[in-house]
Amino acid sequence: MLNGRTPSVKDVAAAAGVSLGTVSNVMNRPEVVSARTRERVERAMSELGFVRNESARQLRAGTSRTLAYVMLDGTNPFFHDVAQGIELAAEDADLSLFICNSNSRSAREAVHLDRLLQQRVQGILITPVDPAAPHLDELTRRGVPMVIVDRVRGADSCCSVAVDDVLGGRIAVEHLAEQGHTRVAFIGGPESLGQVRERLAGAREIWESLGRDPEDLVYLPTEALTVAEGRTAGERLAGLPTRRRPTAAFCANDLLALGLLQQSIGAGLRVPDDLAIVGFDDIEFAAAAAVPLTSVRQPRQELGRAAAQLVLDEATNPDHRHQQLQFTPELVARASTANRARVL
Amino acid sequence: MLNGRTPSVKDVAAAAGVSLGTVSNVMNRPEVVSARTRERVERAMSELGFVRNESARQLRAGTSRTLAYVMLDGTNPFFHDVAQGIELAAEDADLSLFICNSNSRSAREAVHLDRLLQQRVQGILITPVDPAAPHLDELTRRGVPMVIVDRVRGADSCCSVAVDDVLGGRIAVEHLAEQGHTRVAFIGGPESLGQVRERLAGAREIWESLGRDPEDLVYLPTEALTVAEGRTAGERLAGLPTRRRPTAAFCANDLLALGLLQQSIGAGLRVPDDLAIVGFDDIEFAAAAAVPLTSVRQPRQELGRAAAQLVLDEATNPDHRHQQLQFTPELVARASTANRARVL
DNA sequence: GGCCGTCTTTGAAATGTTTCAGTGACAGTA
DNA sequence: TACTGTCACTGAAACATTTCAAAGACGGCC
Repeated sequence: MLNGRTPSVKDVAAAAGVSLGTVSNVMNRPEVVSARTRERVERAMSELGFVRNESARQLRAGTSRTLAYVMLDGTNPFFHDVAQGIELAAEDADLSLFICNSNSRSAREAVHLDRLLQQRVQGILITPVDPAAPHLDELTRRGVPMVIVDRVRGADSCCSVAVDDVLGGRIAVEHLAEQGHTRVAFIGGPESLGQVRERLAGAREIWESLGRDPEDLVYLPTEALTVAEGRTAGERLAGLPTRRRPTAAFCANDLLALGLLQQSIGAGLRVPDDLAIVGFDDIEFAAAAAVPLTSVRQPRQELGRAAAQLVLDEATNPDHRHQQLQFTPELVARASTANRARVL
Repeated sequence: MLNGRTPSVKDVAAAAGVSLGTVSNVMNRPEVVSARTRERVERAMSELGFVRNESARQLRAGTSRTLAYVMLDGTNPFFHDVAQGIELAAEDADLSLFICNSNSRSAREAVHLDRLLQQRVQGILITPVDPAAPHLDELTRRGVPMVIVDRVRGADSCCSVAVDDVLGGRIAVEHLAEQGHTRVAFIGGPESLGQVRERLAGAREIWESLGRDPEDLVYLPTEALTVAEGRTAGERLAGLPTRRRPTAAFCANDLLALGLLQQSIGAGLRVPDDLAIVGFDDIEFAAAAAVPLTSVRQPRQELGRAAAQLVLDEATNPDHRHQQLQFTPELVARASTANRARVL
């Protein structure tokens, strides 16, 4: 008898007058059990309020019904959108999702990974602090399916999903050039981030291929990709002598762009007339800004969904091959770069 | 021998030349095993790369080392801040955290809860679609520790953590009155949300206690608490005849306020001179807006942390008593309501 | 030498599920 | 009647850990 205990298959079996195995069959291969017994077992289950114990199932099965996403920065909505995409895919596969946040700290990341290993998750999606960190190799060594999100890792050592950041940089700056800007700032940092390097590289590439003077693409480094750093960059921009001051800024992400926008408007500048701004990511708040932000869109949810599918393939398909999926970013033009009355 | 398999306690025991029980003791009560054997076992563990199997531990222990948060709306950063607070508390207690998102849909919520039940999570934190939903009673009936976040549920049937929304409404409108506004709009909805009702109630309460005409507190209902609805409300506001048009708006949350701000500025209004705006929650983006938003702050992380502590108390303390924790909101005044040159 | 107490270590049971070889029962066929 | 095959169900083993009573080792003391 169950006294307070939550009922187990055994209790259900007793109540329905069948064996353990039959109850299990009702849950896992209903087609092999006769309609009459199945019904009887199902009634017993609902009468007892039976709920499958996932730990026991997993212990026996050797594998859990769980995925995990270790995100890089919980204060950036971009990552939550990615997580949302992952969750949808997990839902489709009837899996649960652990969400962890490393907050850009490698030690925290390691702690999370260790816990996830103990949980025997089916796969790990991660936007790592450092794609080359040894604790990531550890995962591959153990054979845990892993997908890097929004970063790439050399040598096909695992799957990854990202956007073509170089291209993103190109289309942003190309757009500004088309709008007639001849002096443009690139705002972003630290350079240790692959994204920042590549977006800058793309910007420079197109700038020079348009025959512009490299000097006219001003690099304003920041210490992080945050709203506060965007404001600071705005102040530095305002401090430049008028002749050298860019009329447009391309920010390495939307948080910087929002900070820059706020600072500029507060200082009495008109956007886009005095300063045009392009962001990157196209988070919801870019479109919601007082002056809606032009931004290079990443397919955020799609990124997450694709990553989840890759990790599931690695987990279930024996001839899985690692892939480096690369999505194409897309410029979304809004008011912050609207064509101005050209006075050259 | 382990061929590819991930090593178990048994393998460690064999490698170290001790029994299973001793290995377990090394992990769980190191003080009872002699220094020499402990060291030997630890070496074996690290040589084999042993990682505890959490499912097996949990199966035997009967309880998992896992918490869960079911959030209401993943597009609102407010809930992610709450989640962040929960995660910090979970981390302190060495627990993992499942994060789910019901997206305001009751069916999804039920699906998530069912899965969490199967996982035998230690406790569930939830911001429910409907605090009176029967699947929540189900949880209490089963004895799963549960805490309602940012809502209250009658009858002390479980713990809850929230902010005093009536007070929040009062301080917001009181602030606007102090700034000299004599016609104020309340923007929010649907009224089925407890928060909306209470914030409105607080607004009305203080308005009347200041001796103002109830007619001068205009209620503009919305269909949801989103940026888009905020814009729509802005259009409706602009459509009012000048004499009846409020000079200030109190929005039921920051997303509405951001939408309203965007629409207003786009329409050429000056904020705060033509329209003052107060939001609610004080999410990061409120401070980051082009015109920094005045907002009623909820201690978002603190809310999550407190909720996690309550659920842990319920899970571990036999004489746990349900509590309804209520935090005090606080007005954060910024430019969107800055004192204007008074022309009465 | 026998007894006692302390400190370590052991071995077996128990947790809830899934799987799989095996057992009956029953109908159809020779 | 005996054989074959199909269908529905059973029973026991296995998964990796924790717990706990019991056993063993060792030294001190009478």
